[in-house]
Amino acid sequence: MAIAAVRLNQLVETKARILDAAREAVALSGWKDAQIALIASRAGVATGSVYRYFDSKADLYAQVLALVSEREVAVVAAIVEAEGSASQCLVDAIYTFAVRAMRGRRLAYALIAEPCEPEIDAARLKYRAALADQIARLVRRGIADGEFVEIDANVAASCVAGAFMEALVGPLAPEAAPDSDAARAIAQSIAGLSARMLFRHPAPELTPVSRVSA
Amino acid sequence: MAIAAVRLNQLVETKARILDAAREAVALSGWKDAQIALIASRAGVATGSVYRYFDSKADLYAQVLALVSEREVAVVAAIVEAEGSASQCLVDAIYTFAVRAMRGRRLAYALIAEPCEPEIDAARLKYRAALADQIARLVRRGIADGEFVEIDANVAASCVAGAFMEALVGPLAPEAAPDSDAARAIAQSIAGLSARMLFRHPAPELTPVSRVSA
DNA sequence: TCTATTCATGAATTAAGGTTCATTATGGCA
DNA sequence: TGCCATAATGAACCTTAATTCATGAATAGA
Repeated sequence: MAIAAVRLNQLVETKARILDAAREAVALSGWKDAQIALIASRAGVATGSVYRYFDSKADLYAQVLALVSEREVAVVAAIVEAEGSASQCLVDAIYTFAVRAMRGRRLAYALIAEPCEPEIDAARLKYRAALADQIARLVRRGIADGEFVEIDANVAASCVAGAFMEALVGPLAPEAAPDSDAARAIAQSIAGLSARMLFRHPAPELTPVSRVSA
Repeated sequence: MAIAAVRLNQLVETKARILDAAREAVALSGWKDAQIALIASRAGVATGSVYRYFDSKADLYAQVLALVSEREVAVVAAIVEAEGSASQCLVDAIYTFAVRAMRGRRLAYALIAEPCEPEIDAARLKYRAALADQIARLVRRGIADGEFVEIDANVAASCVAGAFMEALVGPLAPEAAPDSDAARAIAQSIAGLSARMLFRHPAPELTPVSRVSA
């Protein structure tokens, strides 16, 4: 027998509230605050209730990570699919990713670099892989169109993803000063460097276009 | 009053044995086996004795990581200092790093990517930074010599370091098949891609020279 | 209204491994 | 040989959260 719609809605909402509280806690002060009791109280539910919605702490945080990551991967995917040369898309994708990361610095730092429990760390690997997959698609397109040098698309995608993520670690670190101009400059450098890795012809000085959704 | 030389030697040896046991355990099956009791027994000492030599588990593993990392950083540093154009040095450094990593796969994976406790993870960041520093020196040289494009050396170094480390994660993963030919090919791809990021002139097709010490 | 079922509660329990420390062994030295 | 400082031992202790579960509240359907 089906549960009434109202009640089901409640359930969905509560789950969302817990996920949200967890995300907020991480965005505010990183993984060290990722404690079930704390999240529960932030979400306005009892500690035990969390376990009605999630199998375990690891499960909860894997879902938090997936939720946030999927958004970022989707943004990149959209740019990858978009009109324009593979070269331009590559530059835009990287620039956009970097700019978005700089905006939500603390959370981005947690997702990309902050030391955390092994279980969460493992989920992070999946996120990086998903991102690399999107880049790989773009690389294949660029190769097919003759814009990029012929190279193993997966290796190249890993390199590109690794390059811009690593370059972001420093600027994203909580102790780094927030400076949106410097941030944009770094984002641009990263995009430019990554592009050079792949472009067959000497960089045509593409201007990165931020495709950050409002 | 000075402790007798023999006894002091004992101490040094025991400490080395513990460090060694810890390194071996990690090299064999990763951080999950990084347990004090287990390491102690592998080293042939009692659990409590470990605490005579190390302040804490985190301290022990930070030292293990430092020990291994320093070797790798030193190898890269030596290549950076070596004769030859910055371009050739860059390619050699990356190729050598990759080949060495492929040799000690399990350990390299643990050092670079395997999920682990936050404390160890934090030590890992230092290692990455040290490696990036070496690359940065090389980048400055390349820029000064007019071989590399003019770009923020630190950003570029992070990109290069991030690129080759990320590209290694896949091949180094325990579930990946060990294939030394494929490994060499990947190492070469990575070196080539990284080089393209920086070279001012279209890649002069440098052949990477492995400078792995015997 | 009544009741069966689901959901929420949060204090108590568990678990797991790091850390301590009272005790014992060792080895240099007089 | 006896003494003492130092090192080694490893079982017990702690710590810290995650997880559980007995109890109570809420709701939908009859």
